[in-house]
Amino acid sequence: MTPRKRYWMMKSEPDTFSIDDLARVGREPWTGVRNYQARNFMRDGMQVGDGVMIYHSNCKVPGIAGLATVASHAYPDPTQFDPDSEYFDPKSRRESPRWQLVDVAFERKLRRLIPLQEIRRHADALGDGFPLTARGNRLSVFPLTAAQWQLLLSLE
DNA sequence: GCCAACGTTGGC
DNA sequence: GCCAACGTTGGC
Repeated sequence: MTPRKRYWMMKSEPDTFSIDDLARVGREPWTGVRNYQARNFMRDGMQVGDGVMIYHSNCKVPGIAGLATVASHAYPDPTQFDPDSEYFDPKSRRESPRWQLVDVAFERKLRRLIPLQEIRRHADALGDGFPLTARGNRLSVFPLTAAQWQLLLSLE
């Protein structure tokens, strides 16, 4: 039995990798996640075909920029072993890799970016502790309920 | 560029 | 296992 489709938010700094970059390459290994909670979501929660919203962070107008799908199961992030990579992790061992990633496939850009400022207006409906509207918003990969997904998409 | 909030590290 | 110090994230 195929598991029911799940929904996720994945952040990226557009200066590093934007929705336009994803559109250009079509599919991308989501390298560089170095947070255990975010890793666990990718490793333990994601299934091929799940829906993903791509959020642009740390930029002029932060917000949701596009849609993607999970395109692989989790596997070790190769950049953790690459001394030339900014994501190199000297403490990770090849026998027991510390960091995992999934491939993400481009679906579409939103017709317009949905600014965080606008998302905040729906903080109540999105629920207490929704990572984008909670204080100290740092988590870069997190699940969305179907209701949250639909609400956010309805803002497009 | 500032700085609050957070996760991680490491000494004890 | 505590917790202070530190580095990073990310909105503004």
